[in-house]
Amino acid sequence: MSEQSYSYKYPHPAVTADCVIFGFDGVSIKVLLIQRGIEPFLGRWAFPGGFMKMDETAEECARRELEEETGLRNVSVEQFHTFSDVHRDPRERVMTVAHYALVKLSEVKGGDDAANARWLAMNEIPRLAFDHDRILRMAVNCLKERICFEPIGFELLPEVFTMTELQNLYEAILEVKFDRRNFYSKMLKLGILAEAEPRPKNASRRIPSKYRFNAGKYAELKQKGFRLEF
Amino acid sequence: MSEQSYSYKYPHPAVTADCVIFGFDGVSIKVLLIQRGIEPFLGRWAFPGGFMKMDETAEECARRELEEETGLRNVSVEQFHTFSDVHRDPRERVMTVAHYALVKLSEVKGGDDAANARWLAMNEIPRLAFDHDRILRMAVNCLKERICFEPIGFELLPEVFTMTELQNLYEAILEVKFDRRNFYSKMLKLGILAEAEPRPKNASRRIPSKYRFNAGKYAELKQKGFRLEF
DNA sequence: ACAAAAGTGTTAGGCCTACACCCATGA
DNA sequence: TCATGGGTGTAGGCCTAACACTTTTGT
Repeated sequence: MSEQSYSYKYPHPAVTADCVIFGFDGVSIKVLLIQRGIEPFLGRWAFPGGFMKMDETAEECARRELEEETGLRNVSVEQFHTFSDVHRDPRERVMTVAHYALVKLSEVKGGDDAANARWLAMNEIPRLAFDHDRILRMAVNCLKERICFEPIGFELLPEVFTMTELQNLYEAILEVKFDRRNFYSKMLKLGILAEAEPRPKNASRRIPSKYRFNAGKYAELKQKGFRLEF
Repeated sequence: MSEQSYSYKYPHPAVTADCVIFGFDGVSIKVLLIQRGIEPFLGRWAFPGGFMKMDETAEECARRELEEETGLRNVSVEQFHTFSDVHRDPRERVMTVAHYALVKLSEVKGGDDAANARWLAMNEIPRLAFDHDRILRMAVNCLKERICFEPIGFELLPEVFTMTELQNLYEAILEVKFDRRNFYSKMLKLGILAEAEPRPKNASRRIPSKYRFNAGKYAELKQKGFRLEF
């Protein structure tokens, strides 16, 4: 490979894209992290991410880096903030466009290509590399705000889930407790859930009903000006 | 000045910060634009903004460029999205961190240093330079969503305003109509307005009451978990 | 005189909250 | 048999949406 270099009349910052990937194991929210193998911050945990190429957008970069470093494919990431503090990277001036995404843990277990990628629960997360602590705080806030008004929680659950699982998810993200009966009726009244299987009439009371998210119905309601609220 | 240049081992994009500045004249929402004096897009309108320096954050850059190009000082801008399409600038690879801000038109009239800066009403805005049409759409959406849950509308009004002015503002931004009487009682019940002057007892019915935003009260309520909703 | 602007209620319906009860199961 | 988890229902309060009446002023 040649000793190429790129020159500009004015200085340009380096640009990276990072990914905060959320998962849910039924009890707590988890985040996908990578243990750094190089300096700076060798050994510390950080979000998957890396330098943007000149023929890709920040979002494409985020998805590419995510796959390269963790094996996760086809994840729909969403940008939430760009961090541009002058000294956030000790090497050179580096801005990062931070993204987040929600994935179904059930579908990716064991799918981690990278040996040094790990899911850590929110309360297990140590000090991260760079300014990633701050990035995480902001990502969590975005998640909290967003789940109040958009049905993104379903992206974290299996296709088919019970009402209790759904409630646990909302409680884990929002860090509040809901009354089980009120949560039931509210969710059902919204009309965005479909029963996954017709409940067998002989079903014992102990077997919970299974639901799935009815995306079509939600789109329809949303168009009519309906707004989700939690 | 010397013929300096800056070299990097890998290519770096140029980075700019742009500002979508909203104002309100009592009837419609306006946006502060600059007519370009150079190629590309010579003569087209664009948002104030420019290239980021190596010793400033994107937000600092946005504020500096805003002042340089329009004379507006001390505006609190907020980042809302970073645009990184590969060919959004015909000259070279340029990403932009887009910001928005709300200013009191009453306090800046005539304060435009730049002869080619103008306030244009939303429905007067022609095709803009670069991808600024798209940036504007997203800024407007952000504004709409934000005003539903945070009392940012007051940043567009004079310190002291009437209930009708406030309602006009909400209607202009959200593009809906509210019932005057319901808007009154809802706003007053929120408890975030203070009467600007004790209404003279002999006041005629024709003279509207004047209010101001009670930021302290809002902060207090917010801390208690109160959430504004529209 | 009349339209327009501003202040003040009233009512009905819906939603949220806080609860209680029943049934089936596994320990 | 007893604690646990799951399904369903009710009563009160608050908020909202729809709507009417009065007064004053400019024309």
